[in-house]
Amino acid sequence: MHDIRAIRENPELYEKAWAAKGKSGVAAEAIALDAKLRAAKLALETAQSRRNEASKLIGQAKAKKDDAEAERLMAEVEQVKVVLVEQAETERAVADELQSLLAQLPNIPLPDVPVGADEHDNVEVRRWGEPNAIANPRDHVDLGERLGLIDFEAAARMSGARFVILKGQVARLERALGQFMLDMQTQEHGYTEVSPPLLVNDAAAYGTDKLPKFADDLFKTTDGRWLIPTAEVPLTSMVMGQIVAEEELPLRLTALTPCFRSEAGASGRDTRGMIRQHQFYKVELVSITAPEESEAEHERMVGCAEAVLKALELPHRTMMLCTGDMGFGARKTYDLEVWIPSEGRYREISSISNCGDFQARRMDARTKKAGEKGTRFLHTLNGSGLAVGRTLVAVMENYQDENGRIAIPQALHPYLPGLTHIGGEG
RNA sequence: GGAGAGGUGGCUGAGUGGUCGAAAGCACCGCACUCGAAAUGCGGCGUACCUUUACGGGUACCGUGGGUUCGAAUCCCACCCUCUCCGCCA
Repeated sequence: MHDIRAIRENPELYEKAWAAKGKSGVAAEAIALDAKLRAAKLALETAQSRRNEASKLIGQAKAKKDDAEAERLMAEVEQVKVVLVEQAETERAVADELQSLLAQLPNIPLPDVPVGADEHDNVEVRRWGEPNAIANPRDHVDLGERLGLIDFEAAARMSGARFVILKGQVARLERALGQFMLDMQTQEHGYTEVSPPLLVNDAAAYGTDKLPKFADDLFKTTDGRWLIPTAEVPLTSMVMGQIVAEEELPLRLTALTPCFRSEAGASGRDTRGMIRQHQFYKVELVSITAPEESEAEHERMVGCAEAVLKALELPHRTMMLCTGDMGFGARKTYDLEVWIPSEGRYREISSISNCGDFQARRMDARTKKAGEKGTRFLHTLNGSGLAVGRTLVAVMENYQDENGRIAIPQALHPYLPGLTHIGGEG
């Protein structure tokens, strides 16, 4: 959500950014609606003011038993109310129109975000590790099914496509990965562990910019709630409607949760394997900061996510997304991409975004300095640290040997005592 | 799910149709007193929006949304949430 005053003061900036996303003229449209809204508001408030004043006088007249005067004033109010009702309707209609226009406009990229159309224009920031030379690498589906530890067919029978059943040591490996990531983010990076609701209401989904535009990507419950597509939604919503003292910032929150996505727009993509599922575990990082701190916090967060891949010794690269590839709510986004041997390429495993005050405006989340008047909107950031399902894929594929055995990364040994390999006698 | 009680400013809490954006206390800020502090006294102290060069003025907000009324924190309806008891339950 954008500040209409900022748009009013700097229409070219917004027009340029939105035109690049195929929405020309919306800045002017918003400004016109805003002018209309303010005119209606002024007329409405003037009418209200007169009504209030007259009502007060009626009270006084009645106290003095001056019924004639009271009658006269009541007749006057009757007329004022015609205007009042009319302007109130206009005000509401225009406000709704402006609100729904603004709610559908994406965030504005920061100046250092590369301009581009799609993922081909993303910029590699750095690269870590060398892909292992694995001759004829198997993919994780092949590896898991040969071991009898991954079962897509049974999952499909009970749930449908894009679900999976993990068994035995692979299930245990997934659990170990989640624990490992959560421990790293809490113990080494200062994040507070949270166990949040997995079902949220409209307000939380709207505040984290999943609604109204992306309802199709979410699962909805029969009582009108939403299954979270990421723990970003409940974690960020913890400050919804709150005024946080500036001394308490930054808030750093993390959670290991299932995530549920309908993948409505992705039919036919990544149909094989665990890369794109309706349900997966993810460790999410959310930072809530003062406005001037968010960019530094963003860089720090990227480091927190990269640390997981480094600890697992998984080759990866860090990309800065271009304007065309960024999500709706982000001002700037880094993606971490991990090497997937079976595909011979890097695949997204984490996305870390600075949303600035975009979400905070939608959810009315503010900060206040002690002893100072006035409040400012918080900045919110979120990122995966990491997606557990995709990390499982990466570990299985990068740690396989020619016999289809999977070595356990050193960093996970404390979480899997006694287990050095999956498969064979290890 | 059933019965009952309740949701008021940072907190506690008064307020059942007009002079209530809202008493009082606490907390906080300023000033006075003091060498300093405490205590005491005096004053200030919600949020958002509109308007004004400024001083200022206005509107809205007492869980949320509707309604009644010239006028609603106060009356009516619906919903949400909290608490107590009962039922059910991992």
